[in-house]
Amino acid sequence: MNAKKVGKVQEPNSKNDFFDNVYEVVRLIPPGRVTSYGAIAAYLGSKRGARMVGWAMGNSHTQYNVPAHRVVNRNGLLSAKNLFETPTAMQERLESEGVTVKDDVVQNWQQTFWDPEKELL
DNA sequence: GGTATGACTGTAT
DNA sequence: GATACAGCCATAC
Repeated sequence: MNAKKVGKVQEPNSKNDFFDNVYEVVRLIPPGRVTSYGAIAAYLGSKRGARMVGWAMGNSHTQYNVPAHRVVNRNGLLSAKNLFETPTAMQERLESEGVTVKDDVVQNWQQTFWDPEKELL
């Protein structure tokens, strides 16, 4: 498959199992596309692990060079915008990539939605 | 080891 | 159709 190791971190290798998978998938998200936590979690095998996906990102947020701005909730809402450098950084970044965001919600969500199980698989 | 919290999701009211 | 509650998995205290 694709390059599994993109850049090890100083974190222990125990919990990195799930985390690394999340980061990898997020990094594989093409520009102008976004995905949901549930999609990533489901791709990892834990559909109910959506929280862990978000938590994993929140734990590292931009520290791992991961485009977290491409990851939104199931409604296409920029739930993480508040955790970014600035509450508008996420939206600005998405729009910069060609994603239309309005009222902190991704427009054309169905079209902008990127499913790792379909696109990446 | 148990309790509380969390960038979520789905079902129920 | 919108709001409320419960479930799931992992980390932190």
